[in-house]
Amino acid sequence: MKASDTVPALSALAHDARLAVFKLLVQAGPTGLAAGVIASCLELAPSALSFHLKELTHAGLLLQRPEGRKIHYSANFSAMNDLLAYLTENCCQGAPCELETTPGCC
Amino acid sequence: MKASDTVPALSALAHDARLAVFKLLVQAGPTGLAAGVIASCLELAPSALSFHLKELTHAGLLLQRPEGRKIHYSANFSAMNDLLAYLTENCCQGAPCELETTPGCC
DNA sequence: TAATTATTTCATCGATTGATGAAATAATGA
DNA sequence: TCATTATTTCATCAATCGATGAAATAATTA
Repeated sequence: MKASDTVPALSALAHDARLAVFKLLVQAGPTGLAAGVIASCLELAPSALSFHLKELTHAGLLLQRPEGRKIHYSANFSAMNDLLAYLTENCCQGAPCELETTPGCC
Repeated sequence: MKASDTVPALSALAHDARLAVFKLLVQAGPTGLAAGVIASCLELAPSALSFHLKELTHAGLLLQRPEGRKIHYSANFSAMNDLLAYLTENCCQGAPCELETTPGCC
């Protein structure tokens, strides 16, 4: 992820429904979930979910994979890593500081 | 940082000028910088900078400290850690996955 | 082919955001 | 006190965002 992609990514995450979608997919792992499953988990109207999935996908945070008549969405972990790295890049000019290493899931 | 504070924090960071301010302060470390210094570094109009500093501060991402007639702003590293942790929380249901540990600065 | 399921697209409308410049506030030094 | 410096507040206006529901598209099954 380039620096110029950071604002769109943050902007995409800066919304209740989209953050919920993204977290759900982060927790679901690389397999992802079909749009309909996400919609029923989060109780979102189809058109609303579609709108938010597009925002997240355009921001590079989600990957899309057709699966029969369904479409599976999954978190783009690589973009996520780049985003987190960008935010903490060169913090405190490299001196020891309060910004601890973020614990990953594994 | 509570989950409910995450969207405001992301929203605050999802803006070119504010992201630049925040990164500048992350790199400056705990001492922070006076508003005027930030304004001249980033070539922002005083009123614009003040607006953005308020947004970031209200979102809990910046700390404020009067220093004579100046006001020093610094990144709130604790809030930053909480934000990053929230985004990656319980990813892949705890299974090994692609979300690597974010490298900190130290 | 017809019906069903899954998802996206579209148009509308109200709400929020952000840039701008002028004025106000506050602290310091002459 | 007066002038200067530092920062915030305010009003205005344009642009963007997001919810909604209806209609369209596409794939599957009967």
